Amino acid sequence: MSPLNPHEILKKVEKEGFEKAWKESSSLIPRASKRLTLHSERRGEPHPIYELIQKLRNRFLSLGFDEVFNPVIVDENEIYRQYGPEAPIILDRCYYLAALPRPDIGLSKSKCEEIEKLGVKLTDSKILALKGVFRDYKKGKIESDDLIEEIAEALDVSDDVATRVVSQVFPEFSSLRPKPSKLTLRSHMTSSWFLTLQALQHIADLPLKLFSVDVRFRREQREDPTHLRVHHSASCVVMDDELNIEEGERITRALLEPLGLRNFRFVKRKVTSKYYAYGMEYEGFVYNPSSGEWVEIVDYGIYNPISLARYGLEYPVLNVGLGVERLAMVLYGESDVRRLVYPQFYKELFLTDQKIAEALRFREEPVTEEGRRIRDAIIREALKHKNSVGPCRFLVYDGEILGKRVKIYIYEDEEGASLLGAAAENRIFVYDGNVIGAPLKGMDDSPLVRETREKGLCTDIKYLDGVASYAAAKIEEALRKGLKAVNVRIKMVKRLSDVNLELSKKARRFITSRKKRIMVSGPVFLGIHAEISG
RNA sequence: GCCGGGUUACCCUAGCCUGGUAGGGGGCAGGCCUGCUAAGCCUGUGGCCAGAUCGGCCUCGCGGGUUCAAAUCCCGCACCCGGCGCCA
Repeated sequence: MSPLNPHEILKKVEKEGFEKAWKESSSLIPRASKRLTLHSERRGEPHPIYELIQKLRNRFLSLGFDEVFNPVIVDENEIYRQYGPEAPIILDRCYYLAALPRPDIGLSKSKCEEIEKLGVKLTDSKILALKGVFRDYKKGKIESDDLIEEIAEALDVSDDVATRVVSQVFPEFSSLRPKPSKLTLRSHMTSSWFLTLQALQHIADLPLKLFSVDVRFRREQREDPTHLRVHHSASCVVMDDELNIEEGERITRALLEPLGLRNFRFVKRKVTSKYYAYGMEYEGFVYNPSSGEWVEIVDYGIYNPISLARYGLEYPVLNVGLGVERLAMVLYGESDVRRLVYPQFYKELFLTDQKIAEALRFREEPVTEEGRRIRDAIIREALKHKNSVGPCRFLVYDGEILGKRVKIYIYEDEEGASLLGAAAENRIFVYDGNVIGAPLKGMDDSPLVRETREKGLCTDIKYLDGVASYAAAKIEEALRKGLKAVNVRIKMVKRLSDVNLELSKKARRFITSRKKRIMVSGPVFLGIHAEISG
């Protein structure tokens, strides 16, 4: 049972309202009886993007660049200054910020007149009350659902009149729509660099070397294998009295070669972005061995003096911008950036055969030392006498547990049948996502069995192990409960639970969703009988 | 921005065109049958209500509509997946 039941909780909210349900909600949370482990041996797993960002930051720092936190929100006007005629195209892929306007709560004379026109006689106390309602509304003390009622009360009029007051005098209350602003989320780190450089050019020594590894935003209709709405740019600028464009390549190599990248190709862009000086924008590609393709990961250039002039910048500036996610895709050999960045949403559950095997466990197991000894004895003796022909019976254990005499037999009553069925020694294999029970020898005519044995992962679990564990656990239970006898008789096996095995929820989900199979069957046929006396 | 495909119970899926009891498989649970097995057979397996062994209602992403009747037709919305375009 899960500790919280969403269905019931929502029903309660519907019945009793949010406020009441919320106030009682803390009682729904079960208190932990033991402390959370904080200092375990298991180290948490870092996100690959942040790990790469960390490495890039360290590279920049060791190359003598100072780190900057650049503005994330940039006025659209800056884009015009930087890009000139190209700005509309750039702005097309920017997000503009919008926000809900604050309702105009001022009760101006003209508003009062309008109210009176609706046939409401205003008094000082009514105006005061109405102002109070507006204030509470703004503070969130009054919900929009209750606004009409509150206004009606404040003005001492019917709901009808109050509705007219709101819709005719204060339409801003009923329809709060987000209002767009001219502020954008930066789509390039460059948008912010101009501002930062402007602030620093006269107070910093040249060469000024700055970097920032941070997010930028692009309005994408959809995120796809190579596009995200939010991604990271590892960006740096160099401002100096003189600059050569070749420094862009040097910086790129200095950054990336220590990360193990060797094969670069740098190409002048055919079409220069307007914020770069004409013909001074280059693209850098890196060879991705896993896909065999050249991937564009870096863009560098020297800023257009016209753009610089609009910010009063008096020195040339080189800018190198590197797509962190792109680089990560090359480094981690991932073809879909969404899987890399948002594995929680995009990575399909995948379990290796090894993981599936680890998800197998016995449903019931002996918990005491003596119980485990019983289990081992059953297995040992059953294997020793497996070919004995029934009716037969073997004492496998005779001892004292908890002051009681316990005698355990394995038996076969049926005339002419062997003690163990043929499948008792079958092993559980995991092969290509399937869980298969198969014998270690024989059944060579079955291609599935042959293939599983050859290529599958063989666990050390035999059907007999599950059966013996089950019997031992049952005998322990009988001792606890004071029962006199236990009889366990396993016949034909059809599924995991028949041999006292189960798979974790996760592994079952993986197998069923991939149309894989759990094939555990065969004749086991073993009887276990315990007599408890004293 | 344009165009197309999708969302069915724990998992996978059919049904949609042509409206009429939501079918199959897997998993899980129970039963039958089974002694040399790897696909035997049957039953059950969403929620709610019900003095409740009868039974009733709801449920096919969400919300409306049409209809005697909607998973199915129509409208709107959300999310997912493709293709084109734009980019990095």
